[in-house]
Order: sequence, then C-alpha cells, then structure tokens
Amino acid sequence: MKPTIYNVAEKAGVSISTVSKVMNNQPVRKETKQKVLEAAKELNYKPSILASALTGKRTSTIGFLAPDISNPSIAEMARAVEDFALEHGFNLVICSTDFKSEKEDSYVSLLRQKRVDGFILAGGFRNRGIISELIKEAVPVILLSEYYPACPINAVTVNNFIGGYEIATHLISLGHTRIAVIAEENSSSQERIRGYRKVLQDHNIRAREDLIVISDSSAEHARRLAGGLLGSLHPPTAIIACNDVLAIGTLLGAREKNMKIPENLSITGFGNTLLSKNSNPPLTTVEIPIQSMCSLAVDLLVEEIEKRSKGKQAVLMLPKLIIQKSTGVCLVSDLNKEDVS
Amino acid sequence: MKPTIYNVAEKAGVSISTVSKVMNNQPVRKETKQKVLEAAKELNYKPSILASALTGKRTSTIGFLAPDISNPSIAEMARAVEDFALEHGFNLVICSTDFKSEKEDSYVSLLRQKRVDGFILAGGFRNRGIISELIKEAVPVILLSEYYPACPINAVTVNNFIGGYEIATHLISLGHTRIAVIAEENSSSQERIRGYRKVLQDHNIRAREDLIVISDSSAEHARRLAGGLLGSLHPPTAIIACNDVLAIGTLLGAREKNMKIPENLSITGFGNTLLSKNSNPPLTTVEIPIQSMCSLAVDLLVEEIEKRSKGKQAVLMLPKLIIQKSTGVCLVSDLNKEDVS
DNA sequence: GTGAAAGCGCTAACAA
DNA sequence: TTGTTAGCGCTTTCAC
Repeated sequence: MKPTIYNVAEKAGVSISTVSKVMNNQPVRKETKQKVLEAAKELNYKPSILASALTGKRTSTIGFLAPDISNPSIAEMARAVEDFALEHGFNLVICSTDFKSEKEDSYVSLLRQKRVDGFILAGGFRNRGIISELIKEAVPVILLSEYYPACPINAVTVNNFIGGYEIATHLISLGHTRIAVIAEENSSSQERIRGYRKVLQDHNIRAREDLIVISDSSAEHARRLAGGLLGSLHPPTAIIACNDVLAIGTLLGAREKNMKIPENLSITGFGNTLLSKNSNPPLTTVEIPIQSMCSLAVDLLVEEIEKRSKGKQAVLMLPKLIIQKSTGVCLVSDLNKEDVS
Repeated sequence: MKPTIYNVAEKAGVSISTVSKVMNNQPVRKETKQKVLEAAKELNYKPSILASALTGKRTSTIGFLAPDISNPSIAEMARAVEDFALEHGFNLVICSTDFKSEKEDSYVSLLRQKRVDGFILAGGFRNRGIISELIKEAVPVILLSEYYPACPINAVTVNNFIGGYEIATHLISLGHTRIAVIAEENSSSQERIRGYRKVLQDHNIRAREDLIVISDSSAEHARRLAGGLLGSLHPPTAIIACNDVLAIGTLLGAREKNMKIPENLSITGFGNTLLSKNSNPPLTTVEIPIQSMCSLAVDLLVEEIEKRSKGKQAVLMLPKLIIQKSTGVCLVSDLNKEDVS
C-alpha cells in the first residue's frame, strides 16, 4: 500500500498536521521537520494531490483544448505551453475538439469534473456560450492564437489582420488579383481574411466570395477544396492557405491539376513550421512567435489561477512575412480586374 | 458553489447513498431513480471525479510520455491515442521528456501523485529502472513504438528491424555502400540499425561505426550531424534518418553543402508523415501503421487498468517501404568496398 | 430498496 | 510549536 500521511506521522512520532505543515513549508521546529522529512524519505512518501485538491487546493492541472493536437502549429504550441506550465508546476491534459461544439462541451465539462485549475483554448473554439459560462463562474481561461473581442477574457494572439494584409500585399505586388483563400473556421482566419479584403479594397480589386472557402483542419480537405477552386471557371492565380497544413494540402491539390508552383499558381501558408520550411517548393508564409506567445499565455493564466491577476488583457503580437519559393509573378492576364463595373 | 451529492439528496428527498447508487447505475427503484435524476439535472450536478477517485475509483486519466510531443510522428500518435482513450472515457496528460532520465522520473512521480490510472510510454524511454518499478508496483504501463525485450510489459510497435532492413536493401540495390545512419536514442532506432547492419553483412559490406551517429529529437541537431558526416574524409552517399524530422534536418544540412538530392546524396526518413510526403524532394520513407498501433495500445492498457488483462503481450506490426524521390542511383564510385580486407 | 456511518488522504481552524 | 478535530465529496459495507 502507498504510504499516507498517517504512516509518516507515526514513524516520525508526530501528528499528521505536523507532517502536513512540513510538506507545505509551514513553520515547524527544525528538528521536528528533520524527523518528519527522514520518515517521509524512508517510506518514500508522496502526498496525494487528489486528497489535497479535495480540501480546496489546486490540482495543478491545466486543460489544453485545440482543434487538433496533431497539427504541427498546434503541436508546437502544446509543447511550448507544456514546458512553461511545468515551470509553474502544472501538467497539461490535451483535448482535440475538431472544431466540434459538442466535443468542446463534453471536454470542458469532463475537465471541470476533474477540477482542472484553468483552461487554455488554443487555435479556435466555436462554442462561445461555454466561454461565457466559464468566465461567469470565474474559471481561469485564456485564448491562445485566437481572439473574440466580445469576450472579457485574457487572450494572446498574433495580429492576424496584419498577417493577412502583408501576405495579400505581397501577392498583389506580384501581379495577382484572383486570389483565393482556404480558411479555417476560427477567428484567426477571419482576421486574416479581413486583412486580405482590406488590401483588395485598397487596390480597387473586387473581392470574389466564391474564392473564399472554409476547410476543416486536414490537409486532405484543403486538397479537395484547392482542386475545386482550380477547376472553376475563373480559377485563382494565387491561393492563401490559412495555415501550413492547409497549404500543403493545397500544394497537393494543385499538383494533381498539373500546376507548376509558382509559375502557374502561387501558394502561401501561415505559421512557418517545419512543414513550410521544407515543402516543395518552400512556402512563402507568415512566421508566428509561438514561444513568446505561449510563455505569456501561461503566465497570464497562472496569474489568474493564483488570483494575482492584474486584470484581463488581450495581447497582439506581430507576425513576420517569410518569402520563399512558392510565390511568383502572375503570368496570367486578368480579366477579372476589367470586370469591375 | 458547485452542487454536491448532498444537495441532490436533499432536493430529491433521499439519502446520499441512494444518489450515489443512481449515479453508478446500481439497483434503485425506478421512481426513486427518476426523482434523483431530476434533482440532479435541475441542479446541474456533476459528480466530483476527485472525490470518487479518493475512495478508490479510477481517475480516468492516462499519462502519455514521449520524447517530444511536437514531433509530427509523436503528435500524430498522441492524437490517435487521445481519441481511442476518450472512447473508453479516459483523458490524456502529455509529458515531453526529451530523452532525459530526470524528466522521465519527475513526470512519472508527479503523475503517480495525481493517481493516473496508467502510462503510455511512446517513442522512447531511457530510464528502465522506472519501468521496472512501475511493473513491480502493478501500475498499468504500455510501450508504444518502442520495445525492450527484457521487460515483462505490454508493447505495441512496428517491426523496426524489418523497416531498417528494407530501407537499407533499397539503398544497396541502388548501388550505395557508404550508408550513414542518423539515429535517435531509443530502441526503435537500435532495431533499425540492426536491420541495416544485417543488410550490410549479407552484402559483405563493412559497417563503418563512424557513419552511425546519434541525434536528439530536433531537426536542427540532425542538420549539424549531417553536415559533419558530409564533411568527413569518406562521406556517405546515402543517409538513413531514423524519423522524418531528422530526415528534414538532414536535407537542410545536405543543402548547405550544396548537395543535390538524390543525385549526390540519397536520404531516407521513417514515418511517412505529412512532412515526408511534401518535402523537397518527397522522402523515401517507411510507413508506420499509427492508427492500428494506437488503437491496440489503448485497448491493452485499458484491459490492464480494468484488470481483465489476458497477460502481457508484445505486438509487432509490419512497416511498409514508401519509395519517393529522395533516393537515387549511387553515382559515386566506392573505394570503401575495396577496403574490405 | 434505502439509509446511517465509516473512511479515502489531506488541510485548516482552533486548542493546547 | 504541535496536536485535535472537523470537514472536502464521494463510495461502500451493513443494518433496516
């Protein structure tokens, strides 16, 4: 049987409360402390976090919810968050929600039953109702790489509007006007699209709604969507994919249509992951400062958990355009532009 | 305050033990059950998993330890394991150990304090002492994508010997004899190397120990190691990287030396991840049946947790060689072969 | 079928 | 400084 606080108390010849005090670094006479520590070591005693949590203390566990933990950008975030959380003594339980409202709901509910100390919602969360509820019940939450202006909540994200703006500007400077977007169903994509629209508008290019499509988080879906876009009547000459996985999918879809990249089609990603650094060709993409974002997010969450929060804040970090080989000058004359009535 | 079993009992006009029975599907009169269920719903009562675990029940949590959760192969496994575990009602807490014995130790210790129901050790675990201890203390554990024949433990892995054998055979059939290996510090790599050695031996090629190097899990380290190998006196004409991330690193290192792939150098990976499907050039690699492996691993672990295990088993699954564009005919005449004395 | 009560391992007043 | 005791929310005998 695992040793309990009673065994230690008995062995050390003290009461259990003294043992508890020793284990929690509360004032105890030096010699007593020594005795207790020895007894604990001999028995290889490890306090049960379960029991202590039951009396009101923390579980030292954080719930990390994201659409898909196997997505390289998310996995990288998970890793960074894991490390920073560990520095504060927290573990991570991971949950992939696939952008499904029900999965979000059941995970949050389950983790609350397990009394996690807080939640990190990374990369997209559909069910705003759940977020509101968490806030109302004062459960610490933070949005990572995602932001809903309407929610009074801590958030750390990259400035996706600028990201979208810069990447679209880059494409337009290469002569593209028929630019499609393969987006995810999250606020980051929405913001990127907003940046993209602004650029089009600034350049008096009509935005074609049929060129903006929504994908789930798989490369596979993006591949099919790219195929669809390229098979349409006035196909795009450039495709902005809202993350590197989707960009790879787009690349695969384009290749099936025998497109040369970037001669026939420019493709861009988002994230500057290992995926884009070494794809064929290397992707023009947007770098996101994952380490700093995750570090900050964990800090803010832990502050909230420890009730020394200085107030909610939304932090926007700057992205950086990385130009590689997947974008090039537009070689197709554009009828679209003349379409503008 | 969150509702407790007492609140429900009071509202339903029954005792807490009756409520407990209802919540655990134990025999209770139909009408009583109905009353309790209604009260529970009205109060939005959710039993505390903490409290129930304290009385001896499960925490429904599994510890997933791997060298690095951000590695695409591992992330894919984590995702698969997460899904299969959820089907059985378990959550996953993830821990990246970086092949560090101390991290393994502290994570295992911490998770045991949290009373996780079992452990999945995926993709490499250095500290065998910890494994023995877990086994001795009857803590459910399973090795995933890793196998230590000496341990009486459940394990699900791919037949890495065959994987190494096939990939080396492929390279030799292309005329390569100076074949280097960039390995990780885990049993999978060891097995792959064993397969590689067997092929060399079968072909009467001397194995050069200086061509076998150990990397940590980063592409960056692999890049440097590749640079070193290629800068040596009798550089290899082919490099087997023991996973796709290392292969990408190798690719980057080779490119720095202005190597053309596969003309000047053949490179292979392991894992057939999104990374290798779309690298430049696409990698010849070995496909690992991750879904089936993870499904089986979770099943075995859950059986053990539920104490209906039919006995320990080590399952070896078959890998599949995927030939793509990163390997080609060896164009360098080989002095090495003649070296054999 | 139902309830009273002990106990899981710990913390936190409160006393001593 | 140390010990006693009453919970935390639940499960589980064991009577009724």
